Amino acid sequence: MKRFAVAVLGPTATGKSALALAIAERYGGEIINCDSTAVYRGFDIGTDKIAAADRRGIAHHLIDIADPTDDYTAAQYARDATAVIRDVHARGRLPILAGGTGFYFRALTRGLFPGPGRDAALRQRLETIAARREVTFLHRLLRKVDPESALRIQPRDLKRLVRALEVYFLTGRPLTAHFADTQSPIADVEVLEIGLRLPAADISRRVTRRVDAQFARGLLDEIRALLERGVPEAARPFGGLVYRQAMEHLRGVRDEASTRALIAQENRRYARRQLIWFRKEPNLSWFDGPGESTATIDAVQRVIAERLQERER
RNA sequence: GGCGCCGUCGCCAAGAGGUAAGGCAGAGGUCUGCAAAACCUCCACCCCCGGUUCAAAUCCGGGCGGCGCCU
Repeated sequence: MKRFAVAVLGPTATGKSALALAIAERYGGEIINCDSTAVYRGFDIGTDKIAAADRRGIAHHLIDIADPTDDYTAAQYARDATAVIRDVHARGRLPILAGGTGFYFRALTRGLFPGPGRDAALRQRLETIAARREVTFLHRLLRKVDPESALRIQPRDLKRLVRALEVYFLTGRPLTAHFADTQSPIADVEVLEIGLRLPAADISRRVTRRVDAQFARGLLDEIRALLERGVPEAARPFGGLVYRQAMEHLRGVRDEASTRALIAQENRRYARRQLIWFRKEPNLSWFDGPGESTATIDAVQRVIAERLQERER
C-alpha cells in the first residue's frame, strides 16, 4: 500500500503554518516546507518563517537549507523533499507539506522531466542575445528548432524561452520530446491535498497586518544586516516579494508608508496568482476559513481521519 | 433666492470638435531546473434631454446632482 502524506496549500496569509502545526500535533507529523523563499538562511522576517520557539516541538524541514547566494530550484526541491518524505516515513511519522509555491509542489508530486539542469554559460549567452537583439528574437529561434514549445511560450517570456532553448541545445531534442519521460519522484506516496481559501477582503486585511508586523519586527534591519554580511543585492531571495520592495525603499526609491502599501498590494496579487494555480490541482479539497481557526482545523482533521479509515480497509 | 465651480469605469484621473490615456481595484490565463519569478488577455455607449456641426466627453441651451460663496 502507498505511503500517506498531507499537503497544506493555498494563497499566502491564509494560515497554512498554523493548520500544518495542528495536524502535525494530532497525527504525529513532521512539517516539510513547500515555500520557495523559506529555504534561504537569514531571510526570516520577510518570509514569515515560523520561529523555532513557536514550532511546539514539531520538526520542520527544508527551511534554512540554502545560502542566500545559492540558486535553489524546483528540481532541487523535488529531490530534497523526496528524501525528507522517505526519512519521515522511515521514522513512522506523517509528512505534512506546507507552503504556497505551487510549482515546487507540482515538481515534487508530478515530477520534472529528467533532462539536463541549468547551464550557466549557455544561459548567459542566450540572455546576452536577448539583450542585444530583443527577447522575441529568441522566440523566433525557438520556432525554428522547437515549434511546439514556441506555440506555448509567450514571445517575451525570457525565462521560459531560455530554458527551452537551453534544453534543445544541450540534448538536441525539443523540450516537449522530453516531457514524455516525466515521472513523479513520489509516485508511491498518496498525498491528501488540503487547500486553504479566504475571501479577498480577508486576505487583504491579514496581509496588511502582516506587513506592519514585519516592519515592526525589524524587516529593514534584517536586510541591512544581510547586506553588511556581504550578501549581494542580486541574491535570489532579494528579488522576491517583500524584500524587493523593501530593498528599493532602502535605496530611496520611495518612503516607508508607500512601501508598506506596495508590499501589501503585491501580496494580494500573489495570492490571486496562487489561487489560479491551485485551482488547477485536480485532487485538492478546499476549506474556506483561516488555518488557525478551530472550525477549519476540525474540518480538516475530520477529512484526514476519514481518509485514514479508508486506507485501513 | 442669487452668483460661481464641477459632474469621464467601483476609486483616482488624463482629455478641451475627429470617434475615450494611465494608475488602483476587479476578472481570466500560461507555467516541466530563476516560480514570493516571468509573461499574456479582458474590463466606459464620458449625469439626462435638446441644439450647433460631416463629426461633440469636448461648443450652446435646459434639466438634475454635488461643492463653494453671497444675501
